[in-house]
Amino acid sequence: MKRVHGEIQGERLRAQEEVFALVRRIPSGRVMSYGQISELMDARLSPRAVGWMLHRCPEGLPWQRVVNASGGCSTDRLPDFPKGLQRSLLEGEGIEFRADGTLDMETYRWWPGRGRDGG
DNA sequence: CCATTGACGAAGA
DNA sequence: TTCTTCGCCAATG
Repeated sequence: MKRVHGEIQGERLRAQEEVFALVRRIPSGRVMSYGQISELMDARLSPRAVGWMLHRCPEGLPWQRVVNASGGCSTDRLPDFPKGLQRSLLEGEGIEFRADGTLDMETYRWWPGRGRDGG
């Protein structure tokens, strides 16, 4: 059964790459939520699992463009992570935050496949 | 293998 | 509307 285990690992790896591929497609100045990515993957990964995959994100991946469903920066919850980094990166892309520290998902949420950001 | 911990999210109080 | 509970899946001890 160890071979099965290997196949499972391969599947996880594939799911991981799929997450990365989606994140790479997010245009500058736009965002997707963890749950959105989960949904696009046909829920093969839960939103939590998506977050975990991003924990292992390769260098150069625009990870800052993934926020929680409320439009908040979940990275600020991590103990060993620079506070406010995600927000500054997004602000550098032209995104404006509200007083409560969240961004407007109605405005900035991006869906792949449409080729346009219309919104 | 079981318990605990997360870059989550929807539902209930 | 804010806070808590619970389900979710992967990783770690």
